[in-house]
Amino acid sequence: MTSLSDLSKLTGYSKSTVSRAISGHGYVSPEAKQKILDCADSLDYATNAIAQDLAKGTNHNIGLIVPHIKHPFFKQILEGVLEKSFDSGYKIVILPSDYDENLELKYLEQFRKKAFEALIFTSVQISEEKIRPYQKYGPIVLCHKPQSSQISAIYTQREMGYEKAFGWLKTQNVKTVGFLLAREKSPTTSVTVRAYEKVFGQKVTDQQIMTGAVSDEDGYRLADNMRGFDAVFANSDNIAAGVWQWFDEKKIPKPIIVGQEKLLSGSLLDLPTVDNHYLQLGREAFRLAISKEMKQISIESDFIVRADRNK
Amino acid sequence: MTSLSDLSKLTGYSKSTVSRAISGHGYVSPEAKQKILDCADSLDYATNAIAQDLAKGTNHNIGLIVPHIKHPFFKQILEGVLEKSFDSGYKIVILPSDYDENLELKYLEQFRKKAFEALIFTSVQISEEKIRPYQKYGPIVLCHKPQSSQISAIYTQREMGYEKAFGWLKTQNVKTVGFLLAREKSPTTSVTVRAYEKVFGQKVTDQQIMTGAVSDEDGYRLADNMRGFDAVFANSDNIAAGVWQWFDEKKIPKPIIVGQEKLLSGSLLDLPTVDNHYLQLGREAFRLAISKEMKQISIESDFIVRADRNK
DNA sequence: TTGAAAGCGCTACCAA
DNA sequence: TTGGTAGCGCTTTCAA
Repeated sequence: MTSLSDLSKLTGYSKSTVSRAISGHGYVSPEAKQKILDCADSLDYATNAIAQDLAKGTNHNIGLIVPHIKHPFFKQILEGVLEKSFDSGYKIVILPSDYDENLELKYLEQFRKKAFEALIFTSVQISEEKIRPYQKYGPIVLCHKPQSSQISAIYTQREMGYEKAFGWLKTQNVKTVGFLLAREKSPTTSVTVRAYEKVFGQKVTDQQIMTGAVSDEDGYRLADNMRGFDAVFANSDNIAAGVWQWFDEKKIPKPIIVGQEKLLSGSLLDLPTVDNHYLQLGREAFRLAISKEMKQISIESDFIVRADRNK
Repeated sequence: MTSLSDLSKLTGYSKSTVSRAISGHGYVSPEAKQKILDCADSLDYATNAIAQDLAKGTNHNIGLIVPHIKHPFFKQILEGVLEKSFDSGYKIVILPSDYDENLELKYLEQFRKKAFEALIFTSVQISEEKIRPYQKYGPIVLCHKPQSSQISAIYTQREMGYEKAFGWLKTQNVKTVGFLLAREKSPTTSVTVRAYEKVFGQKVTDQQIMTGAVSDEDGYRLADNMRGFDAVFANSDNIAAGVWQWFDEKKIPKPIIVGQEKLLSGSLLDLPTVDNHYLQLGREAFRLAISKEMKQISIESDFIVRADRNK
């Protein structure tokens, strides 16, 4: 490995001159530049990115914490983030958390150690209070509605979309709804439950909710528990499609199945869906991460009515 | 920002002792350790990851070059890579290339500058000869079959799967096949064409091939051009589903539509599909990237027969 | 059990 | 137009 000081010794110029010649910052006489660059070429010299980072005090890395990338929520955010990071000079580092508090904490610690310039949490397991102290080390962006106003966030305001969906279900004579959600305690779960209770005027019971639903296989696996409900409200179109498949296979009359994210699977089956605009969310998340301002932005969900013609 | 030398001055111990106390490498007396750690705590000290990387000469970053993440090929590889990177101490940096030679070259240059310890190309636009010289800077892994045996690669041997698919189409009395592919010149395109020509015993004409197909929308958009063919061979189940949707909407009798990747969309429509095992490919790619050995591994595709019952 | 000192490789200010 | 020098912050060897 040739280093800058090797070049300095070999060409006879000082390290500063060599540095200027190589980086192009500051003045160097044409002859000097020529000699230095020639020498650099012949030795296959390349500046060391890590050393540059150290000298500059930063590495332009942005950490993106995702539990996994199986759910469209995370895939779409990732897609949005990458799209905006493109050509920005920032690198996106994927940090899988598996919803594990300790891992999240580990990443926060790495953040503190300057491993990342900014951190985007697509999902948070640990409490906001534990995150707040890390804000002094750089921008932290959450992807759900925070409790505090003192932390950047971009999130989808899902209340309206969900209420529209439940309202529509009521017009379809639906009396009972089963839910397929990812986790028992999560922002998604509470928003869903709240919207349902508001629209239907009744409490959600434990029997109505099944958790552990992330992919279509989960929908298929859990579909059995959705028998007897007039409608199923699933955490994504793919999960909804899994449910659909199960009922279809068993030749059992299907409930109305509502999905989310306006995915291909839902469109193929003409399932009604809630579009939470997560792609856009990802784009904004990146913007927030590289801006120094603390800001909270919300996006509205849309409900898309569709009728399952294959029912 | 407190630094190690701050701690050294404040505690009165040398930088080396402080370093040992903080890192836990090497001996430090209990009292010294106590004092140093206390002082570190009270000053909110954290080691600087970048400086550590410099001193160690590496950063444990693995660059994953992807054109985009819209196609299941890349999504699945990414998923496999992340799965294996989990808890490995390596960080996955996503490098979007948009199939752009210059971007690929830019990433190779960053690799040379030690920005990454290893590089995985999920897709390559530039020639192998241009990549080869960079191998001296660390492991480079390709995700398709390379020309040279002197470069690590993990790829799916798709010939057999494709030939089975075309063979099956023949048994279905298919005479003409239309293709929906991503790019005109690509490994995928040539393998597909070769398998078709072998099985059907005739040359593929330009009219048979449509390129620019990546997502289901593309399938839908390009479906018009697939009229008149007995069968359509698409680059993924999602694209196949897009085609299906178009025909379904227009109420035009559907050709046999073959997809790839064994995705939910194909399963919902009971479309036959070729499974190229890209998740597994991603896992292996990570393994190769962190191993120092040069190796080429191949995986076999499977063809999954299904009949479109909604036809 | 501790510390001095020499790196790691580059940047940037300031003086000449 | 160039160079000296002082960082950036940590690791590691070797001697004491």
